[in-house]
Amino acid sequence: VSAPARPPTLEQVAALAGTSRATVSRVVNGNPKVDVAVRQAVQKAVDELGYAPNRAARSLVTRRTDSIGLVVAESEQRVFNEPFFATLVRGASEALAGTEIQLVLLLCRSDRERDRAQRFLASHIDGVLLVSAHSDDPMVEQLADGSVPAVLAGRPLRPTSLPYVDVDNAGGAELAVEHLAQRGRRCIATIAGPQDMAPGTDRLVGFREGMLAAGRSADESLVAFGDFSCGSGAAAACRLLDARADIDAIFAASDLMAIGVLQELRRRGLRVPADVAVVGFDDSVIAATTRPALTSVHQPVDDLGRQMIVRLREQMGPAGRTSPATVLPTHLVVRDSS
Amino acid sequence: VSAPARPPTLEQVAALAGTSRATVSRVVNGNPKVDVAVRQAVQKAVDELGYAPNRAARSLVTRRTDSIGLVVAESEQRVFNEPFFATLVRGASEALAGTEIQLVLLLCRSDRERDRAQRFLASHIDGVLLVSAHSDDPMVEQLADGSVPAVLAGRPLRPTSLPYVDVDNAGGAELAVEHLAQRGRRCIATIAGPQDMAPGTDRLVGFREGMLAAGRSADESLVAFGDFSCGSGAAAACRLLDARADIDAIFAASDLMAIGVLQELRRRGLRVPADVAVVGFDDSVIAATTRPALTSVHQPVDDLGRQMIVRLREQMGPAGRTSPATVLPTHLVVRDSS
DNA sequence: ATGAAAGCGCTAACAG
DNA sequence: CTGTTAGCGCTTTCAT
Repeated sequence: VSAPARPPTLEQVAALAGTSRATVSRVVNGNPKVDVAVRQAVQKAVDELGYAPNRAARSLVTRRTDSIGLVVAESEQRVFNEPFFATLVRGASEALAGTEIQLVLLLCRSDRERDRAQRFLASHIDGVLLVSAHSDDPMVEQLADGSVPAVLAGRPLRPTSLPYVDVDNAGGAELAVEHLAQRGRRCIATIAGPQDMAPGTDRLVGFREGMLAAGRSADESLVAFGDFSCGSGAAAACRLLDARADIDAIFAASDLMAIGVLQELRRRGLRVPADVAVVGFDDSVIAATTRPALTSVHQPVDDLGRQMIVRLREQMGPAGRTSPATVLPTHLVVRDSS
Repeated sequence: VSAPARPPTLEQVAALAGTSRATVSRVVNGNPKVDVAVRQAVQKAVDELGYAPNRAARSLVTRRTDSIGLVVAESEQRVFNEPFFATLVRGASEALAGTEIQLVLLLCRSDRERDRAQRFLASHIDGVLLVSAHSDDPMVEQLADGSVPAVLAGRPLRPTSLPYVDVDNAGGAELAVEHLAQRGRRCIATIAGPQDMAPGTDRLVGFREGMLAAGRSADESLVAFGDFSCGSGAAAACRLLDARADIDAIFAASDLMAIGVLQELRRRGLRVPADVAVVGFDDSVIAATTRPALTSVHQPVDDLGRQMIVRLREQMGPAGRTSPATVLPTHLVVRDSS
């Protein structure tokens, strides 16, 4: 076993630069009150030794950890099957580039894991990004006491004091309806998502508003519900078409459900978009691969990740507060199904 | 601003338990040389105070950090569009449940980020899980010097000293061919992935071995190449079918390419599986949503994550070594396309 | 089996 | 502007 070869310390840098620990510390931390000449000497010594501050030592005294917890309460795995998670992580990580801050991952599936995460967050994290499908997650509540800065991914179903960043689900749905109306569709139906999730309710609200704006009445016979899955989309489409033969456009609240719709339509020998136009939501990879390619509402998930970091850091800053809500614009990607 | 309310320290626990810091430390760390009565008293005090060790203080003296870096060198974003990343993370996290170990995420897109990660890994991490599409990634090399325990996700293209965990790409491809042969297909072709990635080469090797095992000659006119994307799959299928009219089965090295194949087949008015059978690889969510539903090779990505942790921890243990390679079995999920 | 004491590497007053 | 000093909370010899 060879010698562990400890990394250089502040002390060693100070010795090499011919100054004191304190001064080196100041330089390293960007404290302006250091003579230029001294600063340069220190900088040189730092480079020469390849010095990097010991985070443990630093956080012991500052009580900061320079790390942000990404807490995923994945009661519902569905949400994370999409590129969603990876994309959000990428965005967050991008926003953190150039800082010393690290992302620490905490998945909470079981109560045990949640407890562990809870303990951990309490003292070893400067801030939390919380991703949970259901906003009645106990974690939300625990975080809401403000003991640690936190930002939610997505609007919580029940209002909390926690700030959140969300994509404009309602706006996106409205866009979809508007598009369909402009294309001359007379009877537009929707397949909504589960109403115990914000994206489910918001997209339905958007649908209704879009109908209103287009001068249509959002008859309840034009609304069916699914659970965001492909099969549920097909089933809902079936119910819809059985009830109303005049439907010539369907907005599905997820791409997966839209694919189900496509399947049901084909089963019935209806042509897309000639007989029925279809619009999905998510603009996931699969949207481009369906036949016909699926028109879909795009949500900026990477921006979501980035903005969550921005908001969190605002909250972690001296002011200690940030906007309670940030809503990121969605837009429509028109393909062949509409 | 309210009082920061510092968490309880060892000192306080010791006071409450009527003993010394050292003893409490021993109890907390499971040191057996503590009197049972004393241990219980300490335990009680710990519970009462809700004491949790300060990781910074601990790691300052132990030089461990109790955290593992998950390094993602995503030169190729493609790989992470799939649920792949999320699933791998879930597996790793599961394997870490019940430990004090945290997962720290490090994405390296640019050289700058790579350098930063490099510095960070050097002293603030006990071990590394490396995920990189291209195995000539500089990070692999830097890690290979053994300064920090590391495990790779997937076989590296160029051999290194780093242990890796991989799914059985070749075996999966063989399974696909075997299945097609058993179904009575006379002329089986493949669309291989890029040959500068291990999954690309391994799945092609598996195809050839499968053909051999089935007593077929793996004629080069039966092999076309794509880049794992849907479009490339369609294009490759087009070339294949133009060259050989007798092809009645196609094994695509990714589900996305298989979807491209499905599209090209439909364009040509060929029926699936009646005229041509199709098998994909990945068993991703989309496989179940295509028409017809896609037969595909399933890879145990969550196991991959779990095993990486297991191997890493072996390496981090006293012995300091682990098996150089672990290959996880794949299996075929038969659906309607074959 | 237990306690006393010496730091781990760093920052933050406080003097100068 | 700079150096001195005093810890942050914990583990770990070393005595006892």
